[in-house]
Amino acid sequence: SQTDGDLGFAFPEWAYKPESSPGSRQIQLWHFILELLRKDEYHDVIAWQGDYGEFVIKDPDEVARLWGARKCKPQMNYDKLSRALRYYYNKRILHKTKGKRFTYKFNFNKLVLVNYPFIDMGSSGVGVPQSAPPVPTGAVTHFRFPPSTPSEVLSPSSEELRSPGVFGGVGRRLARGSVSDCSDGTSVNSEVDEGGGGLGEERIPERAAERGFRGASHPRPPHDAMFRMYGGGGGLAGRRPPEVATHRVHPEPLSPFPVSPLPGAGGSALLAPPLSPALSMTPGSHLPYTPSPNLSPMPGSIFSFNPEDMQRYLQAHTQSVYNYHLSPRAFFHYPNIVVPQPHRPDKGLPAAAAPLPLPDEPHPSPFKFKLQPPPPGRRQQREAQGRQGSLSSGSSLSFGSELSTAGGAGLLSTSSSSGSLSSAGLPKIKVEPISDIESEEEVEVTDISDEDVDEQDEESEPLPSHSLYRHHHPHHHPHPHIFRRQSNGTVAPTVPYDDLEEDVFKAPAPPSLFGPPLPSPRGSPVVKTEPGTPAPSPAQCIPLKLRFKRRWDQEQHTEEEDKKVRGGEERDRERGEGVGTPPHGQRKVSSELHRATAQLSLENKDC
DNA sequence: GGCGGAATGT
DNA sequence: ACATTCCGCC
Repeated sequence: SQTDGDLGFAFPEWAYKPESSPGSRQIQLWHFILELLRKDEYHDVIAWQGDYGEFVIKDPDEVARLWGARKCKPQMNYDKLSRALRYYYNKRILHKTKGKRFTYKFNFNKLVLVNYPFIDMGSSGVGVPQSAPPVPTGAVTHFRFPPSTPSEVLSPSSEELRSPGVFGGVGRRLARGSVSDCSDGTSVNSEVDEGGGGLGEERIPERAAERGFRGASHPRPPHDAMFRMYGGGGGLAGRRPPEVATHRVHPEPLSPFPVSPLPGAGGSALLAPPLSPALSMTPGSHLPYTPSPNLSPMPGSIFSFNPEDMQRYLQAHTQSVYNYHLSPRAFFHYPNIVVPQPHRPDKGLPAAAAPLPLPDEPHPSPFKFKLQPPPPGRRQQREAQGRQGSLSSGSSLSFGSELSTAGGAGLLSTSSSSGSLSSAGLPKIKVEPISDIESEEEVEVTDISDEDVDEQDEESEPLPSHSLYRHHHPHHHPHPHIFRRQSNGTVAPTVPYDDLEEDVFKAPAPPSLFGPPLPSPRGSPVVKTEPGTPAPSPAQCIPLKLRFKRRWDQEQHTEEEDKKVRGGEERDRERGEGVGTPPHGQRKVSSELHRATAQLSLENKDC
């Protein structure tokens, strides 16, 4: 079954399934929805509407039918489909837009980076349709983590782009998605639309044709459909059937996919055929590829990459959030974070330029990230358990779920020691887990350059994934500076996660406007500036804080362990130990992340 | 229409 | 895990 389509594509399947185990590779509903949304043929069936990932199912029955066809469930109907959609609520993949019939909203913040890791950070984002989720540049033909920067992507000389090796012709054959033949013949039309030139096209057509969309008489070749999506004008316009082109020359304003907000993608003919991760291009089970030296997925979903990549990745994320107003929760103060500094083009994100110089790193020391998104915990269960007061207060720099799903705690190799980083003028970073919300764990990365950090370096023996993510942690550190950096340079306390959670589906406040610090509903902010530590003056450089979240597997997280962990933390706290002695079990992770994030901090170092 | 529990299926 | 199916409830 190793068709090109199968192994060709680069996205590891977990990229499609942020929340689930790397087992089931069946099409998922949200995926399918995205697929429909992407195609203008279905504009009358389902379409983006409203803001930020909001879409309306204009024809529930039809959508259900399509879904049923895809899944070979002829009995599918909207009632059932909607039940499936409702299951997404808990996973926070989707939300219902109240008051609007058949209207739901994607939490792209949850999905984009896993499904569209190649968000182009270069554009200003101006003029992007509101409901538009970030759109990949489309140039990347294989999976990389972290995502490439545009320059990398666009560079013809980019090694990755040429290595045909494992990916052989990826760009050309994603057409796979179509093979979900319901053998019983009951329902054909396996794929959404390009089921197969003329064969699968049928059924829908009569109805569709009546409404005047989708020319049944002009079935598009499968490839066309695939390449259409992000290609932006360039490639697809030409291939599009005349009448379709006529009618659909301009993608509807709210349909994000055909239009790339990116400068390059808009019309760049240089781009390789755009791919849609949303398509069913699920790779074969083995994923025997090795994209690049830096980024080689290894068996067991372990990827390695270097700090530069990480940095770019985060940069990208930041920018995407900024551009698309993705996550007020995760990026409360995003404009001040890793976003490129206009006045510092040189040092700043070489997104379009060369990769960061990285002074003391002859060769990037790869650190491994275990990419194995654990299943989400059951929110209800967790809530039932009570929240333990270790709620996160949210906002300091949080890279939120994206990282959690795609990244995870890192293990750094030792080629670059924290010592070297220090000598290079890099900030010292402290890493500690700080919270566990909604089955996510956050790891706080703190700039503690001014502190006395004792040697946290231990070997980087890989830890069992579960041991990496599981600690609860009272934010009771001697130096838990977690600030919200405001545009005016002042620092604001972080905001409780819960306050922001709601906003995930709302439009975030304008970046420049940071309201007054929100009070913590639960009385005690989890993170706060150290008592007695004067808040940095506005002019001062505020310690950079990064926060990584990691999902964990609730199943593996027994009460017992929980207690153990907490006990450890308790002890640690009581002893009043500081930076140098993270709780047992966290140490390694901390030191690793420490180094990993030190690089990330570079850019903000000289503020 | 929309919600979510429960049982069941893959 | 991720639906599908059924269903009582609002």
